[in-house]
Amino acid sequence: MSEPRATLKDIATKLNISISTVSRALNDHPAINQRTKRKVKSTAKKLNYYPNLLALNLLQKKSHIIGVVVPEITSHFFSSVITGIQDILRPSNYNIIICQSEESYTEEVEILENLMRVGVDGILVSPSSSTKNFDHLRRFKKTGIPIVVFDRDCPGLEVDKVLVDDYDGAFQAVDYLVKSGCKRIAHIGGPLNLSTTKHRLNGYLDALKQHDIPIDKKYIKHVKGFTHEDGIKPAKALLKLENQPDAIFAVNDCIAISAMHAAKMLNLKIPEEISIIGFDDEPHSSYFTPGLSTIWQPVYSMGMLSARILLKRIDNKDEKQKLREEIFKPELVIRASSKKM
Amino acid sequence: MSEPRATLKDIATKLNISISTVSRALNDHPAINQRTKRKVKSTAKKLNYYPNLLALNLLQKKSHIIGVVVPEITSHFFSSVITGIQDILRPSNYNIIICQSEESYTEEVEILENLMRVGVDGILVSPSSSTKNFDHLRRFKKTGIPIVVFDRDCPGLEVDKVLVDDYDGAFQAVDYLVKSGCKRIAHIGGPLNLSTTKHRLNGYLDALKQHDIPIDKKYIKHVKGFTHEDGIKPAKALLKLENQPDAIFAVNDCIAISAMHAAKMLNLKIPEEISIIGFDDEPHSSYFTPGLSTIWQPVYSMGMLSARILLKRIDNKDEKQKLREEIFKPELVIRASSKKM
DNA sequence: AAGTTTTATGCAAACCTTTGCATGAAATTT
DNA sequence: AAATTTCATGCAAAGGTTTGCATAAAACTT
Repeated sequence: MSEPRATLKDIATKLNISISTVSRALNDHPAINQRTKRKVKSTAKKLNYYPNLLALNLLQKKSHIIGVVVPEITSHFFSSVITGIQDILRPSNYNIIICQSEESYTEEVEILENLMRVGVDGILVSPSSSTKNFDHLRRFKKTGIPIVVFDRDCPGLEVDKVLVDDYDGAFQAVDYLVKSGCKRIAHIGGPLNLSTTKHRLNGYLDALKQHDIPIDKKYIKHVKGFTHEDGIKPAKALLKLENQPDAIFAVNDCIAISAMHAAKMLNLKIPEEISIIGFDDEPHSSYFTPGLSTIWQPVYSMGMLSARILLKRIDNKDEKQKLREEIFKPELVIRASSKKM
Repeated sequence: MSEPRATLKDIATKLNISISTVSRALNDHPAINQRTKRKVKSTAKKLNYYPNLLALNLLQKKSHIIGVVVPEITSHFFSSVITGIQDILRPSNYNIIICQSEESYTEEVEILENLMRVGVDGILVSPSSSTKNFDHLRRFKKTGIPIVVFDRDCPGLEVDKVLVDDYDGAFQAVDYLVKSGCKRIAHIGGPLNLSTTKHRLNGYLDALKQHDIPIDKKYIKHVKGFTHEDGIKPAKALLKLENQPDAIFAVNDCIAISAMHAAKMLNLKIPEEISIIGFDDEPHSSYFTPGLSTIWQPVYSMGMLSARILLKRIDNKDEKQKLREEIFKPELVIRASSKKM
């Protein structure tokens, strides 16, 4: 029942013509007779012929495959970026291979080696939180295959970048908290070698400074991972401080939700006793009680732009073009988890 | 700076030996002299040589690529299944191409054509909610490339399947609701050509029947999509009925959350006035107030098993093996959104 | 009728790798 | 010293496709 795949040769043999004629007929080459074309096309259909991309790729030295390297796909953030990427790449006839580093540097190195072997035409990378050194990306870059880094920056690596102004987002959030009357604003940040985390922390610090609020180290905690569980402990620690904070700015929505949960367990009123603001604006976030105030970022657009930039690089591989660094602006979304101004 | 990729030929030329010797040396063929091997390997490293999988694939008539076709990846459900799949396939040196049908039948057809052209070694499929006809999968099957269907069944299609006992999950949920004293149990279901949706509806109906509770059609609503927005309207409609239901069993957590939201807006007490149970047990679900009762399913394991079955099929392609149909059992997780028994 | 253009098709190389078979040299046995 | 075995390497084919160049036949021009 399972017939092996038909090839050009099969069609050629059946019709008693040469392989090249068959190839040209299928590609609508002008030099081929209309009658021949019709014959070829109908037998191609009958034999269930599909061109073998493998062979074509080998010939063209192009795999038509793009590698996408992300820490994980289970978060709404990355799965949305990927959707944006796909929606651009698919119409251009590129397939994508998605690889999850699971926040591990060694995994990431292996993934890049694998992608080189596969012969991808380009890669889109958001590095893991344990990646401090970008030599594996430099090695990749040396082969001449274009790289676009998105969301999480790789400082010092000279490639195209599509980022978000995390500093600004954090600044907006904390500025709002101050203006709404919060005095003791805490921050739960992420792993410090992530550019996003670092910038959000800096935004937090600078917003406080701007309002002449002294920075108190005991109000700053860091999580190792980005799951709910990771957030509970630092949130509790903050809320049990002698001088309990009256606001928490969390590194993302997941952690903010943990903080809300912890606050509720301690019977604190949100936002009267404690304001909470997150980062990401996940679809769930507005459905919590109270609705989570957060920083929205244009996730899908980020995916699309990254993909577009990569495509351009691939198409104009030889031409030396200036490196691009696009930075999206995030927006503050105020819901019920933070006091009104 | 960007040197084109080194080939076996480059190494051979440099060392003044034949390509075959280089190939064998790199693959540690026993017939090759140790000194030669060392020389070859060191120059390979120096030239930054990576084997060209494209060429190898063409030779072996194997792409080492697996296609994964899902409705979308932004839901926690599918992204987790995919993670399970990847964790099995990656160590076996398979790369995966993930394709999103976005619940569209025509997209799905195109995806399958594309995957045939790519020459994948197998596919894992969960059909879209608008797919009623599986001829595109049958056409694919005819080429002899193995297919495994997961989560959403394709009735009548003779392939390996990895499913969840949705009927049982729904039955458990509704049985619990009845036993906890609910009298007017409503259901918000999904699109009816999805096997999962259909089975959940049947589980709901049978549980009611078993307890001699008459089925009331006005207590049954259906959503078209699976986002929060899709859930709000039917939830409100149910809650505004003259004879307001005292429980809602929703087709998944997302819709259940919408129902909770709607209930809160109407100032209903959960679970005193209305119990709510969802399906999926997403990580967020336990963090809502009240924590959402739901049906847990072994998502990650489902991905892993599907991948394992596919690998076996690929390895024993010729041997005729009986089709497998594995069915996972889901589990009821009671939290605070449903009355205690 | 001879020469020229147009039209349609085929040949063969190239892409990179693996591998069965052949070859030649060195080492061993008789 | 001749015959046999072992060891190391090379040749060439195969996998499916595209494409520049060559060729052959038909159609046209003079």
